[in-house]
Parts: sequence; C-alpha cells; structure tokens
Amino acid sequence: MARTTDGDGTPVPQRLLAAATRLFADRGYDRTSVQEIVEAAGVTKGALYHYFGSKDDLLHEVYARMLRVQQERLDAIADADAPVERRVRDAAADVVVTTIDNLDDASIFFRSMHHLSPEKNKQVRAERRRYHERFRALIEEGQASGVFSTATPADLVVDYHFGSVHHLSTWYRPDGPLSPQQVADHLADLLLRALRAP
Amino acid sequence: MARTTDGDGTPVPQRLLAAATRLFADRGYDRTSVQEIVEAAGVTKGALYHYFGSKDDLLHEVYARMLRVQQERLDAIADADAPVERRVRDAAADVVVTTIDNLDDASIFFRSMHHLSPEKNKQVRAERRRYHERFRALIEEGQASGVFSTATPADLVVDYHFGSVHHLSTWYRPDGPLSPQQVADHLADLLLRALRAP
Amino acid sequence: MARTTDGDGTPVPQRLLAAATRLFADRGYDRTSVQEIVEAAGVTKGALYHYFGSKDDLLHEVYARMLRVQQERLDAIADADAPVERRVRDAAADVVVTTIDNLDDASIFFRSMHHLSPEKNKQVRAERRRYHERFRALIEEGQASGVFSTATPADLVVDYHFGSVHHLSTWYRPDGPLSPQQVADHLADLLLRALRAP
Amino acid sequence: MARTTDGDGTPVPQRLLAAATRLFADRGYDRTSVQEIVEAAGVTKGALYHYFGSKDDLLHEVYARMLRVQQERLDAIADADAPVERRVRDAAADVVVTTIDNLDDASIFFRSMHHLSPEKNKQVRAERRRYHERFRALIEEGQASGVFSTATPADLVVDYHFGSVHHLSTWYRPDGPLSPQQVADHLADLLLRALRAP
DNA sequence: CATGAATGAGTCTTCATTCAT
DNA sequence: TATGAATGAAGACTCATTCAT
Repeated sequence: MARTTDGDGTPVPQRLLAAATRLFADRGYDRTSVQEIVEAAGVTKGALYHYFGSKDDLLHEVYARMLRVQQERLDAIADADAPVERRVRDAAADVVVTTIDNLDDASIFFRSMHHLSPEKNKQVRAERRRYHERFRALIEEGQASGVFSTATPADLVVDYHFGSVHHLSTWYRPDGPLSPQQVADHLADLLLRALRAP
Repeated sequence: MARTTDGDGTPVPQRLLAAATRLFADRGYDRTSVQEIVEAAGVTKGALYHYFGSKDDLLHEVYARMLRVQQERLDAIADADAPVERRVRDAAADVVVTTIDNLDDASIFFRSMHHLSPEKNKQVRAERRRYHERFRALIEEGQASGVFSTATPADLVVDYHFGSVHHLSTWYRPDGPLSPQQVADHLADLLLRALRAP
Repeated sequence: MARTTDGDGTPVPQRLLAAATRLFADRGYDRTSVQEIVEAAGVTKGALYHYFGSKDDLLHEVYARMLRVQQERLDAIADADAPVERRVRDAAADVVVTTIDNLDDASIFFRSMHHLSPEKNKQVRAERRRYHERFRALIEEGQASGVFSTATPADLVVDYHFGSVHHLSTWYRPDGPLSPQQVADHLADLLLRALRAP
Repeated sequence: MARTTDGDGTPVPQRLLAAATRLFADRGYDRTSVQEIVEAAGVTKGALYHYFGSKDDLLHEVYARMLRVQQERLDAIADADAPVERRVRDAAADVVVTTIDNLDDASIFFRSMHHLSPEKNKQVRAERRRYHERFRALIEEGQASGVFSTATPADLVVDYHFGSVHHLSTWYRPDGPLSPQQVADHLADLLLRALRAP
C-alpha cells in the first residue's frame, strides 16, 4: 500500500483539498481550523504542511481550480463558430450550470476572497478580470453588431449577470424545484431579454 | 458632561456600532478583535460588554439596522399609488442607491451572515424573506396584470436582481465613473427590460 | 487580596521577569518556552501577553534593566573627583562586581542578543555603544595625560577588558575560591598593569 | 562521477558541515532548520542523516574541528624551543589570529555550547579544559622562572585573555582598520605588559 | 456605569526524525 | 546510498469573555 494513498485510494493532497473545500463552504474559512481539515482528511498536520505552505494556500488552490475550469469553458464557448447572441446565451447559461455543479467552490469563492494573502488576492483578481473582460468583449461584440442594445454599458451588464451567479450559492438548493439547467435557462433568458435591441 | 458621550458628542453605543461596522467591512468579522473595536470607539472593553451582550450582538445590530431601513423603504414604495411597473422600477432602483449609500453595511451583510449565532441567523433570514416576498409580490402583481412576462418565475427574478445588488459591494467604487443614481437607473432598466411582456 | 499579586506579594510583571531571567540563563532563550515561564511565575499565558507584547519583549526587558544599572554606575564613577587612574580602576572593578552580582542577566546578555528583533537589537547596541564610549573616553583621558601608554588603541583596550567581563558568566562560580571583589581587584590590576605607561 | 561529490567536487559531509557552520553562525543553532542546511548543501535530508546521527552531531563536529586545530597549534608553540615569554606571546597572538580566521566557528563556539547534548557538552568541556591547562602551565612556568608577576593567579590570567578572544566574534569586522595580525599583536602586548614582573 | 487584569481554550505553524522504497 | 512523505509533539501567540473593584 502506497504511503500517499492510505485511508482510501485518493492521494493525500486531493484528500486534503476535498476536505478543506467542504469545510470552508460549510463554516467559512476563519471558522475552519487546520485541525478539522486534517482530521476530515485522515492525515496529520505535518502532512498538510508538507504539501501546502499554509492554510491560505489551500484556499488559493480552491480558487485556482475553479478559475481554471471557468476560463477554459468560457474560452471554448466564445471561440465557437456561432452567432454572437447564441454564444452569449451559452456562456451565460454555462457559468450558471458550472457554478451550481460546484456550489461549494462557488460559495467559498464569493465569500472568502478577502482571506487570501495580499499577493494571492492580487493574482486571483487578475485572473478574475481576464474572465470578466472576455465576457464583456462578447457583449460588446453583440452591441457593435447591433443585436444588443447599447443602453447599458457592457461592464455593468457583466456585473449584473455575475451578481446573480454569485448569489446562487445563497439560495440554490439541489433538492429545490428547478434543475441546474432550468435555472441556467431562466437566467440566460433574463439576460438576453434585457440585452436585446429594442 | 454625560458619561455616555465622552470623546465627542455621540453616545457610546452608536460609537461602538459605527466602529464595528467600519472594521467588520474592512477586515471581516473574524479578523476584527473586540480590542480593536473598543480602541476605535475610544472606550474600554467593559463599556462594550455593558451595552452589548457579545461581539455577535454587534454584528446582529448592523443587520437589524439595515433590514429595518430597507424594509421601510420597500413598503413605502410598494404601497404608493402608482402603476405597478413604476413601483417595481422605483423599488429596484431604490435598493441599489440605499445599498451603495451603505456599502459597509452591505458588504458585511453579504459576507458575514454565517457568523451570527444560529438563532440570530434564523431571525435575520426570516426578516430577509419578508423583504424578498414583498418584492416578489410586486413582480407577481405585474405578471398578473399582464405588463410583465410570465416566462420566468417571480422568485427567480427577485434573486436575479438581488444578486446584482449583493454584488455591488464587490465592484462599486465611489470614485468610479457612475453615480449611485446612475448605477441604479441602469440596473433597474435591465430588470424592466428583462421583465417586460413581449 | 489584590489580583496583581496572587501567589505571593510580588506583582505579576516582576514575577514573570524574574522567572524568565532565571530560565533564559539556565537553558537559553530558544530552549525556554513561554509555557515554562508562565508556570514558573504561577500565572497563565494570557497574563504574560497582557503585560509583555512578546517573548522577545521579556528578553529586551532583561537587557534594558542591566544596561540602565551599568550605565548609571559608570557615569557616577567617571564623573567622580579623582585621578583618572583611580577612576579607570574603579570602573573596571565595579563592572566586574556588578556582573557577578547579576550573573544570570549577564549570561543572557552575552549569549542571547541575536534573538532580539532587529529594531530592539539596534536599540540595545546603541546603548551598549554609549557605555563603551564612556569607558573609552576614560582610557583616552589617561593616555592624553600621560599616565597610560598609547601603545594600544583605547578601543581595543576597552574590548580587551570587556571580553573578560563577558567571559565571567562562563567560568565564575559563587562557590569558587575567589569572592566577586577579589576577582574584580585582580582583573582591574591586570588592566592597569597593561595600561601603565612604561 | 562519485555520488558523494555531486554538485561540485567537495564530498557531501564536508559540504554539509560547511553549510551548517555558516548557518549556525548567521542565525544561531536553534534558528537554523535541518531543511535549510540540506538546501544550502544541495543534498536531501536522507543524506544528512546518513552521515550524521543528528543535528546536534553537526554542531559537535564544528566544535571538534576547532578544538583540534587550536590544541595542535598551542602544543606546537608550547613545545617550541624558545624563552617562555616568547612562547606565551606567540600562543596568545596565535589564538587570536586563528580565531579571527575562523570567526564563524568561533561565534558558534561561544554562543551555542548549551545546545549540545549533556554528554557531548561534557566531552567538549574536557577538551577545552585541557587547552586551558596547557596555556596555564605556560603562564605558571613564566611565573616560576620569575619573568612573570605572581600577583594574579595563572588561572585568572588565562580567563582574562580568553575572554578577549571569546569577545572577538562580537566586535571584529574583516573590513575594519586592523588586520588579524595587528589585533593579535596588540592583545598579546596587553597580556604581556600585564604579566611582566615589576 | 466602567475598568482592565486575568483566563484558558484555541489558533496556525515548525521541525527533527523515521522509514518504506 | 539516498529519497522525501509523513509523523507528532511542541512552539508562540490571540482573543472573547469574566469579574473584583
């Protein structure tokens, strides 16, 4: 039995990250102790600090993972060969589904960013901005081609939509009446109706 | 000179609440120590515990204050004698302006709710729901009277808009290009456009 | 019974300082835990941190206390109305007696300076230099007036003597054959013989 | 390529010892981690524990190396065919030069002895005493033959001189005005002047 | 009303050492 | 010979809260 996977078959770093994600989402970053994380992962504190430089590192890892996934998906959708209206709708809906599928990551993301060390915070903000800008470019493309209204600045539109995505972790319940896809369709519809040129 | 106002003219409890609000918004609830609060307010720990039962109480006070203000304003607008479309627009814009005017309270609100004790949390949620329901009733009134589309459930519409309000504390900067009123107008427009029956 | 003196009649800060001095001298700064200090002083950790900002602060306090005493004694001797040879001899002997009388402080002083935080280290060095310079001025006065040889730079003479003072905590034992005063007389004699103009 | 010399041509144990010496002198024994040592030496922890039983062993090695060198030099000088006054002067000056040439070893020596395990500490003390006694015998030989004053016990004279040697690592700077040899000459002169029979 | 000394449980982090490979 | 993952005990420090005055 390999040392790196004792307990079950999952490597220690993954186990730690999974435990941290669950706990950070449940109780928040500050209310989660390193002790609780290692107990949940079934390892010792030393092991955690062997793989992660600090508690803060664990949090950063959650962010990095989520940003990577979302950026890749947005890039794929934005680069697709489809009318801009279709691409905006797909992107708007996709981020909703992905967020709901990773609701733990999401609630951590939107609630605990200020716990990151200044430099990591800066790094995350930069990647976040890249995402925001890609989405905004899509809106602007639609505005330039006349399919979207120019009444509202594209920046504000992006923040409008992402506010609702951000908010999902506050109210969405897997056992509620709407499936992730249904929520995504509704929210994308709302965005598109708000955008459509009169 | 009254003991309760030493320092400047403001009573001690208010001073404490103001200091706590600023600090909670700056560093978050957990990162703010009681010591820092009393120092910022220019009083001693004994004084704080004289007026407030716990650190948690201070946080709850911030919530209560904000909920009270917003509920009152929503009630006034909803009860007004105006077409439903007008009332929804006013309510949607008003909550934006009020939130920006109290951005500290708002960022605490959306970030620190899980720090409240279970019972206070329940209480806040209940008041929050009352607010949500009043707003939803307005939307439903518009849907029933045919001025709003029924394509999207009213609940979801409310969460859509409040997501963007929630998000304000993340991106709005007083020194940015848009005044609170301008942001409010834009966001209310987006909502109304999304709602308007086809 | 006052809270500040429970245990015996000595105030808590003094008790802590005494315990820390003894332990630092015994085992060295790094090998002494805060836990051991508070146990020896009969208080809790919280009490220590109520009075001292850090473990480092405790060390600095030991230094400050010793430097203050030695500087005062040197000033008094140097300002006395006596021939320079007499004043040098008195100063040289006095620092030996004082050092032996506070052998714990002394061994901490000469062994643990590098554990002070950079700024505190700087401060201690500055006060130390003041002491050194006062002593050196005395030597130079003797050299200028012709009673001391100028063969060796005064700076080096001071370091020569203080090396031996420094060294006392390594070898002096209270139960040895020589009293503090006898050691002081011998060391002062050695210095004076080395200095005397040929 | 031999495994023991990878990196550059120096064998691993030497590389470890050199790294440890530098780090112990810089930050002190306790403030230096085994990790830092192996990184500085460009090897892994396993390698260190292959060659040395413990961190403590590394420290002991530094001591052993220095004691060996100094004892050899003293023996050679003491056994030389020269007048006692000359031999004392040579020994006194030589220990100064050797100490300055190995200032890292010296500062470790005088600052970290209490970090050795009790048995190693005892061993070092014994070798130290042998050195001390050889030097004292030289002084006593001079006193017996009438060239040195008997006013001061030889033991004290030795401690007097070694105090100043000990002190060198505190104040000597390679970029200062005096060369090692000049310092050695001055300090030996001071000793000889203090010793000379009246 | 208000003080501030004291508590004590809890925080994150470090580190010398071991051992399966 | 050498690796490096893992241990586990210990480290310094923080802080909400209490209570005698």
